[in-house]
Amino acid sequence: MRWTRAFIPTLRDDPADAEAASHKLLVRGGFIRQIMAGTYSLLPLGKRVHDKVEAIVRDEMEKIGGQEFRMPALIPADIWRKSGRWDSVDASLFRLQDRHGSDICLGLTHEEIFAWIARELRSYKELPQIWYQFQTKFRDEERPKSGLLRVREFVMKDAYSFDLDTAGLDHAFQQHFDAYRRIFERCGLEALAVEASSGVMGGSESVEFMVETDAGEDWVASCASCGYAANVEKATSQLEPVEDGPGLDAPEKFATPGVRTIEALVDFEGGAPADRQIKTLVYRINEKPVIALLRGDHALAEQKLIDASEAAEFGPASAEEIRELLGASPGSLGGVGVSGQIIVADEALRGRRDMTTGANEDDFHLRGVDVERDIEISEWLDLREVKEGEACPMCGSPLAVRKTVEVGHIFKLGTEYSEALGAEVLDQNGKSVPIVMGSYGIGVGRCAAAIAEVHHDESGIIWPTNVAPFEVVVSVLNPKDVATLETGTRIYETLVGDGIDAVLDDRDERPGVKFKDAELVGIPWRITVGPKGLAKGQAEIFRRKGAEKREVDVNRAAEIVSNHVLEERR
RNA sequence: CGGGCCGUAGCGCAGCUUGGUAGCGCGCCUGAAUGGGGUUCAGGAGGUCGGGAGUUCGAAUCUCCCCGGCCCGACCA
Repeated sequence: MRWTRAFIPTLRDDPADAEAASHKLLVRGGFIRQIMAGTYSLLPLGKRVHDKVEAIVRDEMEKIGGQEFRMPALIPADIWRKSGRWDSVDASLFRLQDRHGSDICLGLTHEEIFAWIARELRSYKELPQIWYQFQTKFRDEERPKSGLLRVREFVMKDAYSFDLDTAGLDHAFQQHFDAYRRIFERCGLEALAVEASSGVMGGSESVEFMVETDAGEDWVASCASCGYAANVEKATSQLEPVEDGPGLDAPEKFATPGVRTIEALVDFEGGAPADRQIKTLVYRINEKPVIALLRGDHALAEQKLIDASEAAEFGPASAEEIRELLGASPGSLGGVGVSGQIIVADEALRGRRDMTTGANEDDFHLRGVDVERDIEISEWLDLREVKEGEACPMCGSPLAVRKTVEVGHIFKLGTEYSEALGAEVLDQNGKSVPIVMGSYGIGVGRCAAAIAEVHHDESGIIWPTNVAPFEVVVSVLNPKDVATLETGTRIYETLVGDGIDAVLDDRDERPGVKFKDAELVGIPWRITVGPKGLAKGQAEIFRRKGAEKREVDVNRAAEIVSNHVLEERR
C-alpha cells in the first residue's frame, strides 16, 4: 500500500471527547471514528488490527479443535424465552419486532443458538465438540465509554464446548484456558487469569482474563508471591483476628443523638471503633427484603450477595421500605431483636462479642451485642470486599488491588442451557442425558483497544508486530528526488515480496510529518530512505519500540528488517 | 437512572456575561521556495452556530422544549 493512496486520516489534536489513552490514539491515528455513543466505525487501519487479532484467536481456536460457525445476530425471542433470558436479561438486550409483530432481539451472546443447533447431536460418540464464531454482539450498555473498551456493538469470538460429563467439561475448560493464555500472549497482553463471578451466565465456575490499566473498570485483587488473583466480586483475604472482651450479659441501649454513620459513632463519646461496630444494610432481592450485616470497617461486595442469593432482581431498599421493616432510618439500623426476616452476616462477624450496632430507633444504638447470641442470623456468607494490603487467603502476603479491563471470560455452564433448549444425547447406556456445556468469550475490539492502552507513549501507539496494521513503513523523505523514490519503492517491493505487511510513505511531505504519523499510527519498523543517506549508500532502520535507530547498507535494509519482523511474529 | 460538563468549518477552540453582517489555529485547495523530526510565504475554498418554538426591528448570544456527546456515580453478561 502506498500512503498517498491510503485512507489514514490522522489528527494533530486529541479528540475533545476522549479520555482514555487508547480512545485518543485510535481516533488520532485514523483507526476508528465514533458514530454514536458506543458504536464505532473501523477505518482501514482499525480493520487491519482487528483482523490480525481475529486471526490469532482463530488460529488458537483451530488448534484446540474448534470449528468455526456463523450464527445470526438477529434472533427470535422464542429461543430466548426457552432459556428464560428473554425475561431475566432486561435492559441490555436490544429488542425489536418484525413486520408481522414477532418479537426479535439482537444477540448479546449465543448460548441459546448454539444449544439449539446442538440438538442435532444424538450420541455421546459425537462428543466432545468445540464450536465457535466471530459475530457482532449488541448490548445496550447503560454507559458506553472509553472508545472501543466499552461499546454497544462489537465483535466477539464466542465459543461453546459440548461434553458428555463434567470431566469432559473440565478438559474443554482447560483447553480454552490454555488457548486464551496463548492468544493474549501473542497479542502482547499480560492477562491475569482471575476467579470471577459468573453473573447472569450461570454455571459453576468462571475465569476472567484481565489486563491491568487505569482505563479499566474492574478491580482485581492479586498476590505477587503466590499468584492468587480474583475479581473483587469474588476475592477473599485473611483478617487479623480481633480480640473481644467478655461483653455484657445483654445488649444495652444508649442515646446517640445525631449519629448516622460508622465514622460518627467512632468519634462519639461512648461509641466504638469501626471494627467493633456492625454495619447493617438492607437490600431488596427477588422482591424480598434482605438484611446484610458486616463489620463496621468493611464494605459490601454487592456481587457476592447477588451470587449467594441467586438474585434475579437486586437493589438497595428504599428509605420507606427500611422504615417499615425496622422502624428506623439508615444510620440507626441493627439486627438485634429482628425475627422472621432474612439476615445474612459476613463471616468476619462470626463469634464476635461486645459489638455496637443501631437499635432500630433513631438516635439510639446498642452496645455489648454478641452477634450469635443476640441476632437471628439466617446465613453466614462471605460478603466483604477485599482491600489493598490485606493478607492473601492462600499465602498471607499482602494483596494488591488494581484496576483492570476484562478481555476474556470463560464459563463452565453445565446443563442449564442444554436442558432448557433440549440438547441431549444418548449415553453408553442408551439413556438420554443433557449435554454439558461451557462458554468462552473474547472481545476482539476490546483486545485491540487494551493493546493500545498498554503499548503506547507520548508519540502514539506501539503495536506489537503481531497485531500492527503494517509491520514496516518505508519513508521516502523526498519523493521528488527520483533516485530516492526508486530506491524506496524497490525496498518496499522487496518487503512485500517477502510477505511483509509494508506501506510506502510516498507523500510529498516534510520528513517530520511522516515520522510523526508513522509513530502515531504505531508501525513497529521504519526504513528511512533519503538523499543524504543514499549518497553514502545507507538507509536508516528505526524501531518504534525503544526508538532505536541505526544506519545500514541500503541494499540490505529490506532483508534486515524482514528478518526482524519474521522473528517478532509469533 | 442520579449528578456535572459540553454541542460554533474536517479537528481543536474563541465569541455568549452586555443581542447588531461568524472569528482564530491546525488541516484542506492553488502557486512558489524548502527537504533527516508537525518548514515558510502568497492566494483561496469551507459554517442553516445540534434541532424546534418563543421574545425582539434584529438571536450563536436571552427563554422554553427536544436531540446528541463526554465525565463521575449506580449497573454490567
